Amino acid sequence: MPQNEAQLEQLVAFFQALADLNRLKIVGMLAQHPASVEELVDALQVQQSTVSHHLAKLKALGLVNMRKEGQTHRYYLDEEILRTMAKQILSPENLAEAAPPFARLSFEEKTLRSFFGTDGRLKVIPAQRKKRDVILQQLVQQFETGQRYPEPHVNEILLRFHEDVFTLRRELIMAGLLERENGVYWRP
Amino acid sequence: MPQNEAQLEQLVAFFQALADLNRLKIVGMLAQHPASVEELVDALQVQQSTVSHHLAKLKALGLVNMRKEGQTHRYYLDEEILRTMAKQILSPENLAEAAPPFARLSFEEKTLRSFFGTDGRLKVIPAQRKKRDVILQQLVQQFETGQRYPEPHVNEILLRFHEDVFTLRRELIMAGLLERENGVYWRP
DNA sequence: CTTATACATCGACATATGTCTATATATAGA
DNA sequence: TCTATATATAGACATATGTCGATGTATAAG
Repeated sequence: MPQNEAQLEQLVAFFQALADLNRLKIVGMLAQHPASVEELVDALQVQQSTVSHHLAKLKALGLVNMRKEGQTHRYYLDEEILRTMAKQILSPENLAEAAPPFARLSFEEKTLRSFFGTDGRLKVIPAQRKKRDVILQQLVQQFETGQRYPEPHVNEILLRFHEDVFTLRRELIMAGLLERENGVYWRP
Repeated sequence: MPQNEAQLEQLVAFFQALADLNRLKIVGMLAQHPASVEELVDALQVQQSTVSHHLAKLKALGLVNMRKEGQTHRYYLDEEILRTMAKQILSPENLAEAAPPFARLSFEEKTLRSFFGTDGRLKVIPAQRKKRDVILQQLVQQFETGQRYPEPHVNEILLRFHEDVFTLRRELIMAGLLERENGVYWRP
């Protein structure tokens, strides 16, 4: 979780750095050849302080470097980082790995909490199919696969959760969570 | 110029879209498989309106698409665009092509740009003779050859560029760009 | 040693934007 | 028809940031 988070934030920082027209122009120009601040100022038509500001940001991310030549500072592009970052995007698989996981249990957990009381019993049988399925999925956990349950035993188990065992039994059958033959039930 | 400019701005829009942690997470999740808004909300721990807002931005850029399935809207990633954009970065050569050209500015242009403000007025009168000459050459364009200017008129014209009209007048005379006789000036 | 040049840094300001709450819209279900 | 659910949209607000002007700093030049 924190590992992937950090990786994503690095990518965000990279995108954020390139998400400006003038900075992108600077990168494009440095992709041609190294340049001094003044040369960039002349091409970009903005104040020198603005260019220095952008260069500082790019430099902080390691996207560009600088070497002093007398009074002029010559900036040059680190193409290696560019290519590395590009590969991150080139494969959506990488993005998928770093992304947070789908929280499938969220809906189930909320449904379970709202329909089961603190005593562990069902308050009501959900009318909506989606929620009813969640509850049924939970109830069927009480039955072990491979074991056969006579109807009275089934009723006894279900009665621990709700008085209307007839409805519960029927819904479990209709959902395919339990199967029945000659008054004997089992979990497929 | 407008061609490359547009291309760069498209890239900027792309970067800007990915320059947000939650949007990047969304893209990463959709890279796994399509998802509804609710699923994303559960995973991202932000308000539903926020997720919808992000999805709208990604959709506006064509990065994701949506199909309605009943009440739920299922969003899915357009991986083709991702790969296309990535290739733009993968080759710094492409960036270089779209970048503005290095301006081989003449000495005159640089001098003019540095001494004239955006309002078209002189910021200071250059002390160096070479630069001063460039500015004077520009100022004398305001006068037409063959026309005679009384001193008040000369002052009025020069005042549009700098408050020290006396110095400007004197320098123009000394440079031979204007001539004077009996309080009347003309451009030779 | 003084001035000029090339660049960096600071403070201010206007704009952009991510997030929230509240509300509207559309569809499914009772 | 009425309610519930899923999503979209509008408005508000705080924060982030690109840009500029002014100033600081280091090096070259005279």
